[in-house]
Amino acid sequence: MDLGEFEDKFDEAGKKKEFIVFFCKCKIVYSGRAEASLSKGDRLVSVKQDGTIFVHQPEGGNPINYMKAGGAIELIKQEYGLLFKAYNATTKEYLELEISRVYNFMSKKLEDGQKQLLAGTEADMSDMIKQNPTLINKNFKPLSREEHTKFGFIDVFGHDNKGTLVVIECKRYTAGLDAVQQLRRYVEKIKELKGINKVSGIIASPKIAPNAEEMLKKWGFSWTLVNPPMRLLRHNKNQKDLQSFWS
Amino acid sequence: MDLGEFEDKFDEAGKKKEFIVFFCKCKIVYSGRAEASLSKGDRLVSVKQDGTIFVHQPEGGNPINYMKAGGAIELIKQEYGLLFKAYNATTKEYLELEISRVYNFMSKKLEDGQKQLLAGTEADMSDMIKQNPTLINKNFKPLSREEHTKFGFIDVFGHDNKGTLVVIECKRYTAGLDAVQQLRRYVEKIKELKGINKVSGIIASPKIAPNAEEMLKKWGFSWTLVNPPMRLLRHNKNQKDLQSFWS
DNA sequence: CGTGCCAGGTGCCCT
DNA sequence: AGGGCACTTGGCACG
Repeated sequence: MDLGEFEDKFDEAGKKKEFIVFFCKCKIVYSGRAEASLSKGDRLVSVKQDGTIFVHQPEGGNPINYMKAGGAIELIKQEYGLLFKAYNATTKEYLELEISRVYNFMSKKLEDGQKQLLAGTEADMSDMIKQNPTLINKNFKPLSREEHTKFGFIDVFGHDNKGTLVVIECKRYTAGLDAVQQLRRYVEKIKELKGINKVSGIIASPKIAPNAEEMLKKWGFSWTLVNPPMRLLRHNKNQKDLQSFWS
Repeated sequence: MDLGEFEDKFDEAGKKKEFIVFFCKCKIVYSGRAEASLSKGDRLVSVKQDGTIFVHQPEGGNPINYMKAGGAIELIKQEYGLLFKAYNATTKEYLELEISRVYNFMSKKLEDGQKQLLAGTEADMSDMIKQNPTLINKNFKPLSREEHTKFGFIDVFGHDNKGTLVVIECKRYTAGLDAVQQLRRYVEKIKELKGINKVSGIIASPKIAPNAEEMLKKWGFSWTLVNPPMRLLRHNKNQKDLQSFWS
């Protein structure tokens, strides 16, 4: 596509605050929280209706470059083609694309006010434990969930049948060293605040890393196997495997 | 765009392993590591050349849905339109788009083998400290950097002029409680391994949170102000502020 | 606004 | 494959 034509289309779409996407060949420089540069190649560039920018390479999961909404965009003619210049004054970030060719361009005003519903998070997990405390053990009595304290927030907090306070840290996946440390911090802080020297710490997760378990035991804590809330398992036996992508 | 026409184009582009993007109106269901659903709205759908899928709403930073490469994609005719069905057999994840309209379609085979160069990361920071240890203090002698141990990896490791071992944990931004606990874990582990009871712990960061500093002192560690490696500051006085996006 | 922390986190590296 | 951790992390909730 002719770069002049692209410039017109881009400008027009921008004025109408449309969602813009185009394929191009470009060099990239980013400067802001870090410095990054990427030499010439083909990429997808997208500019959302709020000004959010993404640059994607043809493969891989993450955008190679991006800018959050709230900046300014300019197209400037250069000898090699077009300079796409994005600048965010508040974060002091730059993103510059030296565009030598534009292959395709597409824009449209999109209407979408929907928000995603999500289930199966860690919050759901702590909720489940609060509702069904025997998942931990038969003596556990929950008091609160996701309680915010100055030193972090505790997933589930309660006590056992002897009145000993219990702190539970939930992890949706394998609990690692960080989870143990988090638990340790809460337990220590509660001991300190309450002036007591016995507080139980439990990690509730489907799995725990060997190192983490070792550290857990060393600190007198324990682990209980809890799986995150049941999910719709649609990959049942009758599920025929689709063929590999485009094979 | 007619859905039949879209189906043909999509199929054709898929066979050629092109990068595909299209605007559409759709409902979305995800099932896998969690359960998510999103009711009808306009979105950008992109399918990369390796099969990576992204769905973007017209605003906001992150894709509302995505699938990693390695899955299978099918288009299935339904009464309401088209069912875009992506399934990853290994991760057992589903992504289904009930597409009622397609507005625009674009596809192209992109060529890009470039990798991004990035500067100003935490690794650069620890490198800088190793090269220039006086950033910590005049007595610090670095021994190793990013040393991997069984219990994590230590950003910078060394000793002072009295032979006391020193562990440094770097953070590019404000150090929080997690950073202090990371440091604490390394220090404790080294004490244990070496059978010594004096090891220094230092956090090197541009800033430290009050809570974190309190905890740091409590454990006898210290903080040194270190900024991440100098970046090109292009937002100098002469920089004219560009106007706000499309204003 | 800073602090803390989860995320369908993702990606990288090392064991 | 699994663990440990940074990330231009992003996003939310709360003080």
